[in-house]
Amino acid sequence: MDPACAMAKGEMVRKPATLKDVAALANVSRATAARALNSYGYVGNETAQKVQAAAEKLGYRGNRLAQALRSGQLPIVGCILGDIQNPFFARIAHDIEVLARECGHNLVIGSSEEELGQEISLLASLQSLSIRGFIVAPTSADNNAHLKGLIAENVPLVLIDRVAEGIDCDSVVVDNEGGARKAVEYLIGMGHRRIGLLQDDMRIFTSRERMSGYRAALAAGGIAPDDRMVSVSQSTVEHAVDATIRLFSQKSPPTALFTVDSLMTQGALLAFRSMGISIPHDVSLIGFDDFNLATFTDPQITVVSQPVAEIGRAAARLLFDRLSGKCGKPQKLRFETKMIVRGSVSRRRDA
Amino acid sequence: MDPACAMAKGEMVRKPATLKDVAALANVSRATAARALNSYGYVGNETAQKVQAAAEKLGYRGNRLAQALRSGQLPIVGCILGDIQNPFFARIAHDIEVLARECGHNLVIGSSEEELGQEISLLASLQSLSIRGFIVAPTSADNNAHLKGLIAENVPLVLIDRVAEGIDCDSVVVDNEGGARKAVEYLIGMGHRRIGLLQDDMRIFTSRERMSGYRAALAAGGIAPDDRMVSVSQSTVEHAVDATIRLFSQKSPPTALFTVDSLMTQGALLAFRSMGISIPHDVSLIGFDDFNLATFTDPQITVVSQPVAEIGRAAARLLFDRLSGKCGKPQKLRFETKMIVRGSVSRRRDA
DNA sequence: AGACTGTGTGAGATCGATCTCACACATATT
DNA sequence: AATATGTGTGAGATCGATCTCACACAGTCT
Repeated sequence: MDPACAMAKGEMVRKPATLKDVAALANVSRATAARALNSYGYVGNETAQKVQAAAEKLGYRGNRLAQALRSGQLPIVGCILGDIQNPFFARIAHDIEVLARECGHNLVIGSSEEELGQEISLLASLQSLSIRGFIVAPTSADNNAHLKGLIAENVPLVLIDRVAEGIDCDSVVVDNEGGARKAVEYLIGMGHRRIGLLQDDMRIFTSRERMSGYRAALAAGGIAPDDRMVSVSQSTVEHAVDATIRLFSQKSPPTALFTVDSLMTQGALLAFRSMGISIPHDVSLIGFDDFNLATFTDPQITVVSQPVAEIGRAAARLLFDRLSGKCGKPQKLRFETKMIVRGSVSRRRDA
Repeated sequence: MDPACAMAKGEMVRKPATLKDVAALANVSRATAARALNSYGYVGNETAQKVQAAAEKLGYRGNRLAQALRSGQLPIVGCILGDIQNPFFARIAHDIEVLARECGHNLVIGSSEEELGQEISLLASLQSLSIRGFIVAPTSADNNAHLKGLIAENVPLVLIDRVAEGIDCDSVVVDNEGGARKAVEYLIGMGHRRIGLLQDDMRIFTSRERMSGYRAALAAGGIAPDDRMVSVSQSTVEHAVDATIRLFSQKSPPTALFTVDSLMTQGALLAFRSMGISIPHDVSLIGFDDFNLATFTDPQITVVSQPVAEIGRAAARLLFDRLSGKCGKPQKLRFETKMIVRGSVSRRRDA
């Protein structure tokens, strides 16, 4: 087919020049050409220049595939995140890409869409590319044989946003439990006792930790946990809308809501509007993860913010440290969160 | 270094099994093993099973690098966009990734950050990986020797969101000029005559087209273009804030503003708030490209929406059609835009 | 019996870059 | 003069998978 195409158009498919071509043009052997271009070993001055000129003329760029086959590694790092459409991950992906480029690497991005199966197959597919290392936000906190396999083969791995049980490697996370606890304690301090939680799938590490912060704060406040106050949803605006509506259609709905990520916070906002629930008058709202939108609404949304700008860079730096041969114990970074009080929480008197 | 690490920990670095290993375990030659695993040519029944078993046992996964070196192509497609953090591109990247995966390919993402130099070096670096094809949103409408080079080497290329002069290849864009014209005509119809334009760098194709739609509408409305009504900014929220402030700090500022993308629209919103300008009372606003936020504000923002969900998929489909050998003239898809009237534009009486 | 066809297998070349080794020639050292 | 050292170069092996070719043996046909 393809050749047929080319023939039909009468086109010459110009193949990229190889080292052999360069060597031939410069009248030297491949070995000498390689020496001249990579400047190692002994090469005569004139010879080197001849080779350079020939390479220039042919527009020679080394075939990284062939280089990689010998060296065993492609200058690519892989990155598997939950969903690039989540601004949190988009930011991280962007930062990783920038740092990778600085280190002369390209970035392959895969989206697990929070499906373990997808994460596994993506990883396998990238591994067969002899990719040098990975940054992964694992879908599941405990189902992680595939990650263990990576470690066993000594492939550098950095976990990001989430860690996985029994996986001993570099990681970058935030203090999810502490952040969630601060948020819920704040709500309790404002007089709320029926505090809703809009959370993600419990397989996900952050979801677990944030849930446990929520529970801890309730316990500290002397409030009994109540399953009717908890709604689970996938992390998309649409699903969060539904989950919020379910939560607030009960006979005695929460007076405050804590949402575990920014897409859910947005979903809750939309749901509240469609239900005619006003913030902070009828319901108080506080979300984990800050987002652009948070300051556009009226009132602005109070959030627990994460140092997004640092997470991706930190993970990338850890990865490239390993790639450049750094040994030593896995580093486990944990960033602090910060509560940003805006206007979406009000004091409750009647409770 | 690396071996030192391994030795220090006393670890065996288990190398992935090769075909040779499999062949040895199965007591056959590499050729036979290859035949058994890829099912071509003649292979005896027992032999095939022996090989399968051996492969299974060793956890053999072919080295795609080696395969690619022979075949000349890696099952990877590249994608160079302006900025993954722009939700428009994030959505596109996501859709391309999904389709690529369906087609058994991985996706390398690069961000040009709207720098021509970065686009060029990224492309070169990906090309040396023998990547099979590219989807690019070119930074510049006319500076495109690097894209010509791609075409000359017969590397499949699909332009997305933007086309480039003199580049004859598949492309997917929207009707920027028409969309912009509709928006501005709508403003004119609502009685506005001092209509501001907050636009991106003129190197960028969409910026040119939207600008020309803006001009066309003004002309049709009998309004003389006025440079003081136009402000240029990079496509980030922060830059757009500044540009908006400049535009509206004049003695006789616009009564309406048309912004050429969603990040700029958000920037304008922030700027208006900080300046105490109320929408739509003081100023009317209409933006190109819909965004989540648009329905969260009060009033909601009127926009010209693009069929984002289709653009990425369409581009990916074009690319994979080419990769599977489809010949024929380049297809140039152009999607229609749709104006979504919400509440950010008001009728102006005193004009 | 001799010439075929069909089936199954292995040896070796290939893709492109790199690296080890051997060799050649110069100059310097004893 | 004989040996060492330094400089420059090419032949060939290597990475791993694939593919062409040659060969071997079965069975079939004249």
